[in-house]
Amino acid sequence: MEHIDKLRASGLRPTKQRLAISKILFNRKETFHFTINQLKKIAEKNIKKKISLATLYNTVHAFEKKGYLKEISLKGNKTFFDTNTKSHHHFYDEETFQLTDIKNENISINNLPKIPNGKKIKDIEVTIKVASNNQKQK
Amino acid sequence: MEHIDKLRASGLRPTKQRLAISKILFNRKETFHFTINQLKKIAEKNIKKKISLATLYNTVHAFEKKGYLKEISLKGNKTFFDTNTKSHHHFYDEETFQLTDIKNENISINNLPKIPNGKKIKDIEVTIKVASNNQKQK
DNA sequence: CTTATAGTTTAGAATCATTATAAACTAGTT
DNA sequence: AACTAGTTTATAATGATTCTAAACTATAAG
Repeated sequence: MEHIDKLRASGLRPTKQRLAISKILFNRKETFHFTINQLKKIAEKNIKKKISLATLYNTVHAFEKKGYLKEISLKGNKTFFDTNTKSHHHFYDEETFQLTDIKNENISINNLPKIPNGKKIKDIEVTIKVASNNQKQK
Repeated sequence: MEHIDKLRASGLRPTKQRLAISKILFNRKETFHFTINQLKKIAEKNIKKKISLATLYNTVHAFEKKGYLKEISLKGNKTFFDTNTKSHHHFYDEETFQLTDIKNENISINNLPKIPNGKKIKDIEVTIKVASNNQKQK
């Protein structure tokens, strides 16, 4: 079963809680952007029981380390994760705090500057911040 | 005096603490990237007295609101500010946590996708994450 | 120059996200 | 069936940020 495999590949034993988390994250067609607290609410509704924050953090971090999840760079103090781990970009709505994927083919970057000494590019992230026309720029 | 003007323009009375902060931030040729705690250390060394965190947060946020400072989107739970408020981009070294400006002319983006309904682009931020060749991708 | 007041600074408390801890629980093996 | 290593949980600890209320200060008015 795919969720068991994902968990084992991430170095985790399959448990009820972890299976619930895995299903929420990966049983979907669309990219899923979430914070730990959003995930907690969904998971607790699904299994009709509380799940400890420690379990959520542990599981999400194990998936991230394995490369099944990616952390997104954003302002503010909440951490967002993304089930789309391919290099890709985002619209970020500063009013609703909604993130939307931009397919990689829809953006191209030219004139890349030279990389600092002895360093390699690990990822390129483009964030396009949007808001309503009448919105004050933050 | 320029710092007094900047403070007044930001809705703040000039005080010793705020003048010290303003000088640290804006008396420099190069872009300055900082966290509140880094700024606190520098400011306390300069005036040889403690400055309360509340004062630092208030002052920095007033400058940000006025547009003299910009918050940078990054992973992690610390907030970075930038004295370069023009739209521009960054290298982010995942090993040393160093940020380096990329001049805007050095990057160009093509094929911009369409913006969601009724929204306008407020800013575009490109972050190029770099690390040593032998560094595990986080 | 003195005073009044509105704004400011400060230490510390409160809050929020995240990580650590240790005891109770469970998967998977023997 | 029972042992062991890994897991879950509630709670404490930590770190960043915001709030609060009392002491302080810039500045405008007399």
